[in-house]
Amino acid sequence: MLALQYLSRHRDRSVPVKEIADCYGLSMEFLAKTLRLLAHHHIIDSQQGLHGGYRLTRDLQDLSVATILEITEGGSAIIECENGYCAIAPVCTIREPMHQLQQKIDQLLRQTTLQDMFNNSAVAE
Amino acid sequence: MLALQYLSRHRDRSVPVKEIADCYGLSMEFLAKTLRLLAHHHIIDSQQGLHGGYRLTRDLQDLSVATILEITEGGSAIIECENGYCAIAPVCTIREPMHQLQQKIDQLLRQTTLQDMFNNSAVAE
DNA sequence: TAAAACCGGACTAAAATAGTCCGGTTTTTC
DNA sequence: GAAAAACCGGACTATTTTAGTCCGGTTTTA
Repeated sequence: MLALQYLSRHRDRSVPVKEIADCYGLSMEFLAKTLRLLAHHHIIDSQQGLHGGYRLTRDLQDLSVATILEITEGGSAIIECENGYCAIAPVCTIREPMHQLQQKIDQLLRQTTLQDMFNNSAVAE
Repeated sequence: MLALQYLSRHRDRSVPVKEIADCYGLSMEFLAKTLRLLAHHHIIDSQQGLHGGYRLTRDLQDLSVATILEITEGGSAIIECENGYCAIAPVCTIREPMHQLQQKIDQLLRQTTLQDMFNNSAVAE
């Protein structure tokens, strides 16, 4: 998220991973891995070669926290069975209400855009 | 949560851990650990001795998902710095919006009671 | 052609979570 | 008063997830 914010503030050029890592005191290798992942999903664009780096071309309003979370964390599941198999599903009597709670969280994450996170002091209603 | 629901449906007596574990096919030892924890925090009452067990005496409307999560999972932090120390806090420019997002999630978890989870098919607005 | 970047996958380390074990105490029943 | 059924509590182990590292490779530009 920090990196995306940094990129959004330097849209005019390709920013090398090293620059961002140095700025926040993060491990370059680790940050690189995540940015690569975001590039795969076309959240950011990558440019190889000398003076290469990453660049954010998309509109912050079109990117939600949910989207980023889905890519970097594999989703926002509060319970395992949201992701797949659950051994006790047949006898589980709280599955449905849990699922509804999950959906409310997802809704919140979907409606919160990076624009909300980066530019406003207040997060969207 | 399943165990709490079970207890809420058998308020008239002390229910042994074994009974609940068998009902859902859970490990007794593991479930016991969590119920003990809930008892410590006075969510449920424990009764030792023959015919002992756990009992729910509190009103489901007075118990929120947030409360249970706090006890069993140690909270609902979506980011580490909600819990304590963060190395880059001084230069972190997304801390505040992250915190606001966290608060919205907490609000949702606080306002969702076990009553909502167990008795209604729909979770509270 | 060398330097600066990204690429990608394998690898290792650390932390969190899940799950087990066991000796102990309490209460009831016979 | 002894045995059985339960909870108590803490130590222990295993598993899974997450974090972080490494390195040889490719691409692009000066």
